[in-house]
Amino acid sequence: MSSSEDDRPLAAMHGARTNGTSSTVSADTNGTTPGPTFANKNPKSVGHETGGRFDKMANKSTNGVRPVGTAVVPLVNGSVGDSGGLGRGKRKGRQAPIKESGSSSEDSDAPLNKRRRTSNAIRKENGLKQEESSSDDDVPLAKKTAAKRRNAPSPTLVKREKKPSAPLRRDSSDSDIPLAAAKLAKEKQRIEQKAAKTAKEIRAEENKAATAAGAKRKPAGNANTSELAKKTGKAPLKKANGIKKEESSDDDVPLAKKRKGVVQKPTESTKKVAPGKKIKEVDTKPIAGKGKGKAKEETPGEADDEEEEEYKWWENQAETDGTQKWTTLVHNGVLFPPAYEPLPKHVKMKYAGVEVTLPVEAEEVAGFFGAMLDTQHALNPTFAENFFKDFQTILKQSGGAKGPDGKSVNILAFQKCDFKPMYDYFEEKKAEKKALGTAGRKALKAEKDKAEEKYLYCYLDGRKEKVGNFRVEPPGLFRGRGEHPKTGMVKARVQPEQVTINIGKEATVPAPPPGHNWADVIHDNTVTWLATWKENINGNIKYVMLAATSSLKGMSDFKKFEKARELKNHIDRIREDYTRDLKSELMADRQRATAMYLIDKLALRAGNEKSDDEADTVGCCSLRYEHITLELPNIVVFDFLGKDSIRFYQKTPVIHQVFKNLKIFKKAPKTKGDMIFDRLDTTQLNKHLQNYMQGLSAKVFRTYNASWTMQEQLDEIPNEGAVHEKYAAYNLANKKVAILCNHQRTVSTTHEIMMQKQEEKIKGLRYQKLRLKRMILSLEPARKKKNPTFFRPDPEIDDEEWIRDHQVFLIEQEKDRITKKFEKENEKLRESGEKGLKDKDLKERLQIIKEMEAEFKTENKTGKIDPKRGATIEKLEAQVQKMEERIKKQETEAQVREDNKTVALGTSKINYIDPRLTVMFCKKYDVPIEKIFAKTLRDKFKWAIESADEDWKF
DNA sequence: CAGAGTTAATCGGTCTTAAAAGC
DNA sequence: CGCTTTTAAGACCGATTAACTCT
Repeated sequence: MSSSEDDRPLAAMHGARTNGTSSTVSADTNGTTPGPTFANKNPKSVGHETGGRFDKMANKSTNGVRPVGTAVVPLVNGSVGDSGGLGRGKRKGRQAPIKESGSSSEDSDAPLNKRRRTSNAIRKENGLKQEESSSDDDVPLAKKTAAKRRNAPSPTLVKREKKPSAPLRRDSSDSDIPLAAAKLAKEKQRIEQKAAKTAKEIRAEENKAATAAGAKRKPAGNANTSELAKKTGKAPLKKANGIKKEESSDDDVPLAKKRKGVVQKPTESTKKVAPGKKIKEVDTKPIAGKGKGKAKEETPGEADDEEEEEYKWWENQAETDGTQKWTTLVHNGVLFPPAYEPLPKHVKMKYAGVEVTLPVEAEEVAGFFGAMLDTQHALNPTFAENFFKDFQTILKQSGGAKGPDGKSVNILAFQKCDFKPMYDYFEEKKAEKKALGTAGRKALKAEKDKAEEKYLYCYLDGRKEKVGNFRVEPPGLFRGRGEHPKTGMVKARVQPEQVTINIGKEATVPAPPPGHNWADVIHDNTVTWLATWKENINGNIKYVMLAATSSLKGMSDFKKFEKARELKNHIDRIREDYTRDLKSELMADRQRATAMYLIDKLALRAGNEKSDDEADTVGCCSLRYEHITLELPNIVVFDFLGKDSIRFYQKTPVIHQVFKNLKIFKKAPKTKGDMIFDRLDTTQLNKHLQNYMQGLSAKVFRTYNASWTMQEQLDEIPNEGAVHEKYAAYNLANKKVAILCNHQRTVSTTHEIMMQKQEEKIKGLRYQKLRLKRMILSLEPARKKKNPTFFRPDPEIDDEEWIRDHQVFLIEQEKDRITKKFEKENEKLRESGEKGLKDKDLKERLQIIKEMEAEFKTENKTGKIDPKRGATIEKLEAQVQKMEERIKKQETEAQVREDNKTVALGTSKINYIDPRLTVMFCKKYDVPIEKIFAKTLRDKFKWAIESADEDWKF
């Protein structure tokens, strides 16, 4: 039973099922139908008939809907409501009162109230089989409504959910466990062995070092780790490791010492600044400077750090309970953007055609807009409006604009503002910088690097770790994506007074900029951030955290994938359960089951509620009436805007029961604006998922299905051929995953032009080929009879007119080339003090054009071209062959470019595909990892690169 | 629900690559 | 003519920060 097929994501399973004609539910659930797997989802197999993702892609650009990214284009055209099918309008339905009165107790809560009634109405109208009495049915609902307000699950509800799943859990998944468990055990063993080995090595090294240094030592980090390991009493081997490691050190009392240090040292904690293995430094350099201190002072010692550093957490995994993230944390705070530099006096915006002088504060804001004149944002009315409102406010607060005569000017109309002078100035600046040349720019960069140096790294448990975004976000105009109601508002400059620093007690608190204070300094080791502030637009909290290469992020990434892998052990049961619950009499359960089906099959996001002052985007639970259309017999058309306002458009067959359910969920009185899943939200859904597996939530399905699909795709790649072929195959697999996750990118503005250019180029090659053939004909005219088709132009260029045009183009091009070359030579000559060439020389050179023209003329008349001397039929044929190859190459390149124009491979590579799959692929197929993982990814996924081998399985 | 983390597209710059120029 | 060097388009990369999930 536990064949690998059962592990297929629904993507595959349901595809197989639904392709079968009248699949019954029972047939569905057994999931053994092998059938084509991914292909069922693949646009190529499904798309043309059912309008799979292919259609989505195709549709996108032709639809008048902004393909991806910002919604500016449609906005510019003035019509916000282009989105007929998109359901992008505000959900009026949400607010719309519903006439029938519900029970009074719920009246206060409009949406819930509405939901409830809707569902009741639906139930009545559908005559949903009610094994439960209607009153019974109502009870949980009432409770739920109340419970929801209190944010606590109703006992009834919990019971209901649990009962069925418990027994099922037992029998359904049993079959899978032994195998999987065995695999896991094996895996664990391998890892542990490795860990043990490394531990040994480390110990050996340490001993050596210890003897050499002769004294105390112990990275605080290790001590810490082991301590935690002890606490949780985890895997014996690991524990052993920890203990061993610590042995030498623990009695050295690093912890106690440290603690003492912490307590006693509010002042110069420098000794503790670099705890851990930097004993050498600690010993040799008494690290004096606190403020300027640590990071810098350490640089000299870096060389040996570097080798020694490298904390391979994945080889030394102490299970922590996860709440404590560090014991010591040392860092230098955040880097603020440079203060605003006022524009030179002569650069002024104009109002109604007249230059006005702005107070600096307002000038800065005006400049924000001025700098964006050539972006799409500037054309977005919402953006402009929001900007202008804020601009006016700031202007008012700062004293207002003054005309050339010194009198106040009231800035009242956006239309009368002209930011062009500012724009021009910025462009000028850019050009200046460009003109600096490589050397100058290098110097500039060195300067910048120096300023950043001390923020680049921090010390977490004594280990040097890279900090991610240590720069405080600079002020500017908020670039909300999609139809964000607040886009264009002024994002204020963040003052130190708003920034809270989180740092180890033992560390020196970084000094705030002179004359300023921090909002607060805290020592919270249950979080990973180093600094935080609240952003003024949406009130969101921003954090400075460690880089993706850090151990903290690495470990959590690792855990994420392990969690997804664990889902393998539960997925069968989960699918069985929800397939069964699709028919539940309880509306809430039925909705939940349906949602789970969609999340599993289509990789939808959970879909939390959003407020009205955000862009109107949805995920699964927040789908509304207008986002789904049903087409008999079982096709569902999804059309909605997801995260980042990326359109999700898909026509897909679903199993009968899901189709039926969706129909019910859409039934009157529901209408545009109403929630499809009115009895479900993400919290409930996730709570339900927790019952199956600790830590299971909706998003895990995305990771699981993405990685699972990747594994499946990679398995199909034959291990043969050149590296570039295998690489291409990998990318194809990657692409399937990207499509599954609906990862898109905007078609670059130049795409169409590029495609046309390339097409023209290919035609040019075809023409060249034709000419070669004509040369052959000139050498041996008799061939034409033997093989007439061979000498005909390719159909793409079988067009007299085009050929004529092309000939003209070629002549022009040649003229151009000759002239340019002439000028260049001339310049060179003059530069070296010689006299330039004369026009006469140019004319001479252009003689060749005449010949070309003549050649084309006879060619057009006779269809023959005199081959160059020395040409033979064999040589020409070889050249034809070569030309064919070039054409082929260009064509496939064009195809790939066209196919990938809207697909973004990066996101899935970075976030969804277990990197160990890629590592496995590279090892097994002998593809250099560098081809697939760029530098930053190699760093980020170091744990995977060093721990997965060629047999690794997701 | 605020808070903490993860996921996402995009932007601006750099590096690659393939064709043209030079030898 | 065939090889190497130069050049420019455009692919690719990393940084950035918005937008999401989930507790």
